[in-house]
Amino acid sequence: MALDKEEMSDKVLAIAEALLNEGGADNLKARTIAEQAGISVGSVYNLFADLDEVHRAVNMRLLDRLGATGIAAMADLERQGVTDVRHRILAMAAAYVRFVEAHPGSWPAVLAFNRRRATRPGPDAYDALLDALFDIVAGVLKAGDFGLDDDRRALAARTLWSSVHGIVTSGYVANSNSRQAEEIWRQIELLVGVFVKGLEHGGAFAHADAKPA
Amino acid sequence: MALDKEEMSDKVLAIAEALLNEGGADNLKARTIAEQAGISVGSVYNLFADLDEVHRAVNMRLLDRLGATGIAAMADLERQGVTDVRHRILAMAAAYVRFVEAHPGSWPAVLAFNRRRATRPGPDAYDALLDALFDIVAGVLKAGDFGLDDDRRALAARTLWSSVHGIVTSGYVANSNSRQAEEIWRQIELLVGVFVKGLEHGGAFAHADAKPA
DNA sequence: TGTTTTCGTGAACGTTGTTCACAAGCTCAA
DNA sequence: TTGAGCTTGTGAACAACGTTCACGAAAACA
Repeated sequence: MALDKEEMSDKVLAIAEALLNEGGADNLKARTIAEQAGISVGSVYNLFADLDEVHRAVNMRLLDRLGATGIAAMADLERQGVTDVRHRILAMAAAYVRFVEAHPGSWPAVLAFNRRRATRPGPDAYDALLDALFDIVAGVLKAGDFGLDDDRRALAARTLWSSVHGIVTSGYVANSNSRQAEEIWRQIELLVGVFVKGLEHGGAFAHADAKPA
Repeated sequence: MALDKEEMSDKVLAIAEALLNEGGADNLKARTIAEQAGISVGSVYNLFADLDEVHRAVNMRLLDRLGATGIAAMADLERQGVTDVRHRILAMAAAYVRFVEAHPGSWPAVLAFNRRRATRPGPDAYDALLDALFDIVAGVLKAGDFGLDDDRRALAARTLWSSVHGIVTSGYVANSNSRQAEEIWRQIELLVGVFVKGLEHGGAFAHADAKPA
């Protein structure tokens, strides 16, 4: 009957994710977790060093899931024989938007957590997951031949990802909820359309100047 | 000798901004403010309803300052007779990057605060400041004639702003600090170059399909 | 069975945001 | 000047939080 140590950890993480989704990072409380998991506060600290580690573990799960949905979306297009780069990028972006919408509270928490982590230690499994996501986008860009070397293609992938990400997060601070989705998608369509057109016409090779001070 | 009520509020806000800049949102503590301002805890709550209001007020100041630097940057270009749209957008972006770098702790706090505010009440002075920023970008886009109607130009402005914003915030979660600035700027240059080229070639009018489910 | 190790427990500590009864100071009419 | 009414500063007090830890139970092993 009693749960395994790992099973209990999973249960705690599931509860933690639900709490984050409902009320954001402030809603992740040790006592609430303990109560809902049917264990004591001390036991939570037996499974995880502190709440930050719980939060980190939840984020890992989310990033994993995001990567999986991204790959699944690409596989779908593959099966349908869609090769158009614009379509494929839009599909990737759509997958990302859906994912964020499916995790209204916990995804913002991922970002906020990332920011706090900025001063902390070096690279770890966290960055590996993010890099995997970048690679997927880079793979899509590889399909459309824009005459980009590997470096520039990787740069373009990071730029595209960051831009979509910015659109989504900026969009969800606005007000009405029904308009948000439409506005976000219009921005993404504009961005991707302009991005592809720009790459086709060599916009990526614009000479560099006007650097910041 | 004694400070005015408004003077004391300013002092509190200055202290609060410094605290946010040093340690992020978690570092904004009522007792610390009180101690540094030379008043009691209760007096802080006499000036502001709660710490959220303090945080909000600090953010207002930051947004105001950001708007001012943006306008100043535009005025500089005007004086120098720079009319090239790409140059002007890059200058805007550079001003934004400089601003974020100048407020390493408090600017992330602005964003995190905005996110918490998502569920809260309706529009207020906050959104007005953000809209003003959008208008500046839209003004720049107006200069370069891309055959955009007002709606599309506003959309493009928001898209561009959100994208730059995403690049900057995504960039600063990475590791090394010296490389960050360079990476961010390379992404911005790519984005702006591709964006302008894309607009010139009508990428903004790509037909809409592949909408999200 | 005896011993050692592991593990769950919840009381306890320090810190946080926020409140509130009280006191000190200010304003202004008498 | 005096005193009543009001505003404003104060810090003790409260509840809730993250985290720790001594203790006892259970499990593992000899």
